[in-house]
Amino acid sequence: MKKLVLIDGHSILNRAFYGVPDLTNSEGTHTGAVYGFLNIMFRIVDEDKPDNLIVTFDEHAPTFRHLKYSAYKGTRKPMPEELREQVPLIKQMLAAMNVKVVSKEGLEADDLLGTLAKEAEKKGFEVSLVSGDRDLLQIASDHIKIRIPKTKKGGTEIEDYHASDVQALYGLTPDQFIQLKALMGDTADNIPGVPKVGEKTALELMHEYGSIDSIYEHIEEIKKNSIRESLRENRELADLSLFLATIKTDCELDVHPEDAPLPVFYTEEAYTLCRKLELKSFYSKFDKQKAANAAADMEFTVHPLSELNAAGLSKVSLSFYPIDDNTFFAAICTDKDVYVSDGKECADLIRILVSNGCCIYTYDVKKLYHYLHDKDDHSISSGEGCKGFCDLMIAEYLLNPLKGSYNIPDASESYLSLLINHYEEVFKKESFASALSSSRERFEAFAAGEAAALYALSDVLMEKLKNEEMDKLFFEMEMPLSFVLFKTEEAGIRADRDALNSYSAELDVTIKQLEQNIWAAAGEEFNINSPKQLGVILFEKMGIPGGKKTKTGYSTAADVLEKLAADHPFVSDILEYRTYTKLKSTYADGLTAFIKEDGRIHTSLNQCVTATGRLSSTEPNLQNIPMRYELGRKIRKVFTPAEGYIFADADYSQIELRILASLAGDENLIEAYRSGDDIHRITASKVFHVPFEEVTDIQRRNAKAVNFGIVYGISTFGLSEGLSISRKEAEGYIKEYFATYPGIKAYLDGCKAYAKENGYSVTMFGRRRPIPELKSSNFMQRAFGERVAMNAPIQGTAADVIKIAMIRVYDRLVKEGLKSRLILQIHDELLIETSSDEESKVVAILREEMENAADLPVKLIADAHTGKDWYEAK
DNA sequence: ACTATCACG
DNA sequence: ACGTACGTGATAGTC
Repeated sequence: MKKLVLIDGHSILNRAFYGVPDLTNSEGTHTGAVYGFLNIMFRIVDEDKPDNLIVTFDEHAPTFRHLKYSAYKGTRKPMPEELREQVPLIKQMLAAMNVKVVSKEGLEADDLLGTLAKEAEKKGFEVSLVSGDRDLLQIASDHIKIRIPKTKKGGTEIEDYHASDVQALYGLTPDQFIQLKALMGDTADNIPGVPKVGEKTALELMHEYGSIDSIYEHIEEIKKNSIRESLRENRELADLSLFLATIKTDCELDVHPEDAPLPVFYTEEAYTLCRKLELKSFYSKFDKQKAANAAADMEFTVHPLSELNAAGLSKVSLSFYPIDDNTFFAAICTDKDVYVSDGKECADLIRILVSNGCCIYTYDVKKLYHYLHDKDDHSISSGEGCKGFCDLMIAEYLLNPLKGSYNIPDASESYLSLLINHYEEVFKKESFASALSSSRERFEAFAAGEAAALYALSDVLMEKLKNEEMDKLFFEMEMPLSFVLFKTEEAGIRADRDALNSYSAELDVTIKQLEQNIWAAAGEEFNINSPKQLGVILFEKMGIPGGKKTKTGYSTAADVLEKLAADHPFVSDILEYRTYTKLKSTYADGLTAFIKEDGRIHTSLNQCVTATGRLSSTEPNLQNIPMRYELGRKIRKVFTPAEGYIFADADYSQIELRILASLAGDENLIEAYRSGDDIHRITASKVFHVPFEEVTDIQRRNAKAVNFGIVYGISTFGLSEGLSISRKEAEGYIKEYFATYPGIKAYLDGCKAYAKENGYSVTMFGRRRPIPELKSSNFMQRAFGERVAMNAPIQGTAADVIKIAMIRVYDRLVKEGLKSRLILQIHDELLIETSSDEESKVVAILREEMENAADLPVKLIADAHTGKDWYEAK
């Protein structure tokens, strides 16, 4: 079966324009949309491997369909200039790549696509129609698949629709889909629709009656007066809309699917244009040979490490590759020369370089620390900390915290336009150790290439940090922190294996009982952990009303089940079962697997993961150990300090709200905090206009929820959901809140405006978070961007503050010669394994350093506790 | 590899 | 009208 890919040129270019951050080449030509377009096209071609390929463009001449109803003014926005200038560029590019481009004067893109798709289908093609426009869904059939790319945070996702998918999603056939659109209208497409009928009504009507004709045959049955009368009065408008909404599939064309075989994209001409536009990530596609040789172009020479003279070096770069638990292979680059080595001599040399004051640019320095510091060696760890190291992975993270994962070849490509191989491209899945012994020369060349890339990257990234005013953040916060995190990871936390096992066994007894109860109530044995099976049991077999909620089927999430539990008591057994199995699998059994020979769990505290600047914890995650409910909270009893030690734990009181009050400079909220009274109660008193003493528990709870909501980037819907109140009530609360604290409103508006203006938000310490969603044409995305713009400065500043506190607490412990050590950070909380004789000192250090980490109009408060285990200390 | 769920701040 | 609270990670089930 032959395959045809049809691309809706304008629509995809448009998608790409709004989905890709604004790129320009050095001449100032905007290229983001071209880049995004090509990315989507390459991806589709890779996936579908078509035999034929056509891209369509419409000429934007007035069309017959639109002329017929020209009185109805369209609301299609004018094309932004930045996009307009890219239309000829993409056409040039496609021409250079020998892609068949079709356009016809006076024809809408939809009609062009519809005609080509149907013609191809008749001729036996499988058709993929790529467009951003959901209107095309009416063309979907068994052999015509509509592919809609969606730009998301992680990249591009493509939604695919055959006729059956349209049916599944809307409950309508593609033909009924046209009628739906005709009823509801579409201002962007000049389709008037029937007044008073919106999407919701139109969908109801179509589901009930199946077609517009049938609706009119049964018009008496329509209950709502206004809708019925509007339909009656606008029969002609409905017919016209149907005509306008229907995509034509019988246009006369002089191009046919079989005339457009898939070309070879990579021509000399295309490469030249790509260079001109500086579409760097496509260079390799256009010149693979060049990519392979790019590293060689750097013209470095490789020497054994013994030839390196460490004296007088002020700067080197270093790439390293763990071989086993204690050793690593390294390449050290000094401008044009690279020195390679494995074994201990390398660690020794690094120490010499550091003590000489040489700056070492490396990538993921925390990992390197783990290899530099064996148990008996503290030569770099004391006091001086990371002074000699600069971590380019962290630099990259600060410049773009949304990336999620970082590696040298990608950095090299993004910041140097230098293409070097990824390890996997050269050695597949072979381990470092094995690759080094089996193909030493190639391994050395690879390592040297990365070291050389790091050397070149150092200048570029450091300059960018300075330009973006994050150099201070980098040198004074993140770099010292990376060493503290290493020490914290290395310390680990002691966990009692036996206690964990007996806890697991205890849970298991209850789990078995609940399982029996649930199976008995259901009348059969099934896997309670499977949302799919559970949904069928609850909502089909037992006939409990609950309905659909997720795209895959019924939702069985806790909030849904809780509502059912009142009428169906056994549902609470399911909830309890979930609680117990979660505790057993994730915590009791899950944590046991991470206890090392020293009896301790060594989590990874990741510094380059979150969008806001917080840390994250993995393998295992020790930042989500149960706390809120007693049953789970008991797990904390298994975390115990070593002999002669206790735990000291301190957490900030409402740090985010205090930071918000401070950043906003809202006198009322600041004053509320200065009074020292319960902040939620004060807020309730002011918002609900009742005397402080008369605030009810419910009022206080509601005010607390509003305070939380504000920090999350308030929305009426979110608040109403959170409090189970109407949207109107929620709106009222927010209004009163902003009237009470006008400075907060002004500040949050300012956050949004700043982020829209600059494309990113910023914390008190200069940390940035890009918010590309603010440019989205999608309402939901944009609204999300606005909430992020309000939340990121607050959450991010709180993250900054505790990072400062961690560094200072660590330094105090070292400088005062204490044995106690930092072992965990949980966003607003620090845990210290405290030598019993140092208890009062450590508690004082925690309080002082945490409370003084930032000087704000609202004083920061840290509450400290001690105990014989984590349960008691918290 | 993806989805649903649920643990934390 | 649109359909959501912000930020994470681990597990089990499903495809």
